[in-house]
Amino acid sequence: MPTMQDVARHAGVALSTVSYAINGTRPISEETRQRIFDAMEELGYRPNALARGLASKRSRIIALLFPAAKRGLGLTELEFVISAANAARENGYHLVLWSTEIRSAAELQQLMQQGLVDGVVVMEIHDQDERIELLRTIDFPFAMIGRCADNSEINHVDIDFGQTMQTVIAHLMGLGHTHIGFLNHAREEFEAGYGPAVRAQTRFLETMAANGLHGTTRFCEPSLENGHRTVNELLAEDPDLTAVIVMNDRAIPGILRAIADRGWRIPADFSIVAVVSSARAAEMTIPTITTAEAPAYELGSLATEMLIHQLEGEKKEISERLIPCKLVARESSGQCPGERVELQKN
Amino acid sequence: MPTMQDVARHAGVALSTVSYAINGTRPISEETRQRIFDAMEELGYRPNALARGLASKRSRIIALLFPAAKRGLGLTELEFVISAANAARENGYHLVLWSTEIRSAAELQQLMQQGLVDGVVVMEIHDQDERIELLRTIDFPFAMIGRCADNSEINHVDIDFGQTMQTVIAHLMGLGHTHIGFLNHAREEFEAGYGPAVRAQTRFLETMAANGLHGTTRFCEPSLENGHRTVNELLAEDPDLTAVIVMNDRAIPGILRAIADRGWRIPADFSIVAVVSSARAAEMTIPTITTAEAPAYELGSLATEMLIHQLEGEKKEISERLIPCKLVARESSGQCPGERVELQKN
DNA sequence: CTGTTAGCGCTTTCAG
DNA sequence: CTGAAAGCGCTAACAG
Repeated sequence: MPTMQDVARHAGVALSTVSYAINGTRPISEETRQRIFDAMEELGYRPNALARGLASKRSRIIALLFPAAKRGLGLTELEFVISAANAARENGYHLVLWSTEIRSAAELQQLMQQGLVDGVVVMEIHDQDERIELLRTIDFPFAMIGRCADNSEINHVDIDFGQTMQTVIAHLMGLGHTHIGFLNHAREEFEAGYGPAVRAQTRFLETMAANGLHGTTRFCEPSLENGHRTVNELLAEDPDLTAVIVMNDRAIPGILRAIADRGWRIPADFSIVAVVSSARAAEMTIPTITTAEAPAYELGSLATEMLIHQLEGEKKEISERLIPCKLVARESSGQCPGERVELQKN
Repeated sequence: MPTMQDVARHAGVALSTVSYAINGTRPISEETRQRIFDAMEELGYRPNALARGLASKRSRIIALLFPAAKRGLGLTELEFVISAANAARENGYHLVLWSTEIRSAAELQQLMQQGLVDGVVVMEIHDQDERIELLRTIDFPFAMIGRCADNSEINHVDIDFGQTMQTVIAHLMGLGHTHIGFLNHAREEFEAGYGPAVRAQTRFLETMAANGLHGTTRFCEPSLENGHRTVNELLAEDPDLTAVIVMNDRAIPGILRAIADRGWRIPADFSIVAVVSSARAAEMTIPTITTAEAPAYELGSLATEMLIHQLEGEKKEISERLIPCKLVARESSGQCPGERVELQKN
């Protein structure tokens, strides 16, 4: 591997001149500039990332903090990873993955003190998040995909749950539904202050109330069986329910079965809309599911870009971006049934 | 941030002694060792990763090469990422993500010449893979998840397609099926020499022949519509088909619909087994799908560990590990129907 | 068992 | 507009 010194000699200039030419840190005459670049080309020179990072105190590496959630990572999380990696690369940064399993903030701190990364993107934020507390107190640059209790002075992006709920509920209202259920993540998630679990439910109830509709909510563990049970509970609580909004992809098959068990057809007798979901999942079922798709790719890119801008910028200007899920109508949502006969199977 | 020099002063020893104490590179008396560690503790010292890497010429960073495949990344790929990240961390390495969109080897080469990473894990291998060619010619350490045409001298892990097909076909044979279809990835993938597309099909045909069974194969673009069409083509080619093995999750709903269209029930009239699939996808459908699940987590961890061992070891001992998919019987596979009436709908 | 010292390859003052 | 030189924080000879 040729070094900068080699390039300098080859071009007949000082080592520092090569450095300046590469970084554009100070004016270089077009002529020497050309000589230097020719030399680089000829030698196949690539600046050494480690040396550059050490000397400049900026590694141009950022980390994605990526919790091995109990909920189980899904396609949305995959898109965060991919989009963050792409955004980083497009901006000349490397992305390292830090899976912060259970870990106490202590371990995270050690990672940051290694001086490897210039900043971190944090995902799966909780209202009270000790990772965020830590980042804040040691004043380490970061951006969040999600929100916590106090987001002042923090770059972050999140799903616009208010807008999403409004769109979804408007869709169902337009079809004549007035009694709508909301099937959330597990109670545990909600109580742990997991952002989507909290905000989606709040917004659901607000929007339903604002429109004079009748809303019922339930938590649900992510499984077929629990989906089945929970939708039955919702229907027990409000027998007039004609639609359910579900933010729990793994519960969907259970819902479909519970509805089929009653001899109902979807969407003739009952409508389902998944929120914060993905097209891939929505198209696995029969019928395909109308979804409000998580803007995962945008969120990942945006958060990453925000972080990098903060890193590059002189002044740290803070921004917040909320992006609604995009409604894609498929086969599972339809006109509210006028009358509905229940044929409980066996 | 305290430096090694600070620790040395604090402990009253030479800087190098601290270095040796940390790396265990040479014997240190228990007493000074203790003093040094106390000093480190007290100062909250963490070795600087960049400096260490620069001086030792070993960054302890590896990269995961991760193509933005046209096939679209799924849960299996997510698990590669997660497991590789975990395996790296457990072994004291960092993992950076390199999405190699434009797979022009040139770009990859530049990345490697930055000296940031000690080695790479490559996934989504094709028979003729220019990334592998490159890695080979410049003698850069790597391990593969998958295989290419010539795997000699390369650490790699892969799915044991032979064993997987044997298990799956045995499962179906045990249920009395003798005419079985295989629904592959898209033809394009096969022709590009994408490992699974090639090997699974080859093994399917081999195993079917070896058992005196009647096998039919078809390529299929990953979508509901194509799944629907393709299974009908399979049934047109062999009307006695009573089961299909599908290695294309997104085609599954199409298959289910095509079967339903004929008025057939699953598994009474027709069986489906997905291979190289995931539980998450298999449980989205009604009925749930019997699958041979991709050992994604193991593959990711193993490949990563192989690479790290190669990096650490004196001698580079090469290994190959093939792991079969694990069969999980669910609702979509059952006894071969004796007789079957086709009621083509509408 | 411990200390001294020469770099690793680059950035960035400080001088022209 | 360009050079010289002092580090960045650490590893690894080389000496004892």
